[in-house]
Amino acid sequence: MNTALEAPVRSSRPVFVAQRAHVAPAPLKTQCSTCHLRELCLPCGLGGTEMQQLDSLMFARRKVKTGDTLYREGDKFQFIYAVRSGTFKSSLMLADGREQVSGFHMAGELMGLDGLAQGTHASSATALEDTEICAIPYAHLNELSAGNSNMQHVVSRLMSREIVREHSLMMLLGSMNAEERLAAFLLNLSQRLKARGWSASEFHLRMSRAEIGSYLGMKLETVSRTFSAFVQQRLLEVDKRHIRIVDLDGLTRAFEMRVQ
Amino acid sequence: MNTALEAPVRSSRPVFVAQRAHVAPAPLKTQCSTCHLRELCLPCGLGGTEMQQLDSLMFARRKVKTGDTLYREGDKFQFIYAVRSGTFKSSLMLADGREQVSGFHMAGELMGLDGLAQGTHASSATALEDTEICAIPYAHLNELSAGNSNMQHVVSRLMSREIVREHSLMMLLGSMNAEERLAAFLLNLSQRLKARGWSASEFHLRMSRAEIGSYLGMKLETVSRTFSAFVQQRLLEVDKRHIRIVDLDGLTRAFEMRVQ
DNA sequence: CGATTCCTTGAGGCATCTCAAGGCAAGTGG
DNA sequence: CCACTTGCCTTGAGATGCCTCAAGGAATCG
Repeated sequence: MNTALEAPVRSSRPVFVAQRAHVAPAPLKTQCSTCHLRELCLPCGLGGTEMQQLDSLMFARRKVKTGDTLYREGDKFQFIYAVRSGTFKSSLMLADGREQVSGFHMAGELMGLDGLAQGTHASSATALEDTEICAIPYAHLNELSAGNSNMQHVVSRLMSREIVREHSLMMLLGSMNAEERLAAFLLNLSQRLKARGWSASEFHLRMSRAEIGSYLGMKLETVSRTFSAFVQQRLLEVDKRHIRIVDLDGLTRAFEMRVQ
Repeated sequence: MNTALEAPVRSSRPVFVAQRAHVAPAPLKTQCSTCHLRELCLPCGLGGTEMQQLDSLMFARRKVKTGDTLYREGDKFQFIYAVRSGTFKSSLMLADGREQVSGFHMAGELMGLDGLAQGTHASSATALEDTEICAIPYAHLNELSAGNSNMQHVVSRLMSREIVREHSLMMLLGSMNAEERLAAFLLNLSQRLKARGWSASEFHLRMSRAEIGSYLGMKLETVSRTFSAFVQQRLLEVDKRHIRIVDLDGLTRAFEMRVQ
């Protein structure tokens, strides 16, 4: 379903498509100005000049298969990654071997910004389905924005957005019960899918109950039970990982019990 | 005890002290190059040229008294703030009126970076004791770093550090029990105090049990009980808000049960 | 087809929350 | 100076929400 997003090359450029077939092993390059994700992704808010500059960087594209990692904790930080299609999770390893999921990322979202702090990635990124990403060399991006305060502001704003995102997750982990957490999670997912042109009320979860649980600070059994509770309350229909939000207002109320 | 930090003017500059007394209502201006916090704060890692540029901005200093707010959720974002002395808390208001504390900030730390995302502050900053801050106009800082990739990198790294900080807090909230949380909190505090030249083993908490609880995702009674448990285990001595870490290794073990 | 992974559900236990009472220190007003 | 209030902390007792352990079903894979 999501894989439709994977075709960045439009029919108006058949020559390029033909070329691609012949140079298959060479890394594909992408320009932001023609990307269907430009309104969601890095170039969001940038005008013609800056867009051209971004285009000149010709970001390399790469496919990452289900279960493969894009980068791991401790890897040298060189690239910021933009998701082109599919879903990733970010996670940290705990001492006892368990993992803590710190985020899920979908098309148009950036990953790897936490690597700047120490020069090495602070988390790992794993594909939850077959995915494609753009690798954005941080050094190049930095050079570019050193000459342009608009560009720089865009990058800073993206980082700030990450901070805000984590703020709200902290709130969630710090002060909500199981139903509120799962409701918040589903509503957030629903909104992000909607912003990408997908249905806000019906979707397929790319992550396991255990991954949701880790992200929300609860056990997988509790996640499962909470799904069942929502079904009984006629807020959701659930078939494995297929979710249909039946009563959006009700779900919102379940979430708003504590927040905004 | 911490209030000693409040005197940025050393005895070697008595003339300036005298001046301050006469121009009290006018806003004080500060230069980074002579600030005793320069190794911890914004200019950390910058060389002579960039330091001079920062100096040219002449950040305004401001006192904020106990309980007063520096900025509130929704306020227009114009400044990043550096703590000069004292302690702040960042917090969000929940719908039911309760607050969720999202961080504590001490000398040399930056606040307000979450405001970039939307152009308005996403959290409020409240002084937990009498404090002093530097107000850093974001627009000016942005102009400066638009001409200098070192400067820009420093700002980005600071934001990234904030992201990493929140990552670890999420881990804490997502996967630790009460003793692990409080141990992590105390060890973190201890390290930050040490980096500022204070004792790592004996200090005064600036925040209430309720604020600690909100930050750590537990009720104030549980915080209190956990303090008592640590005292019984001879890890701490506690007298109200005065804390002495008696057994650092033991406390570290209490924390390391799950992490690293 | 067996092995594996993921999910659901039940039963019981426990950590933390909730409610409640009381102590202590600092501040306030008579 | 004392009585009173207020804010903050501690501790107890009981309630409960989530976790742990366990069993079994369904889908997927080699």
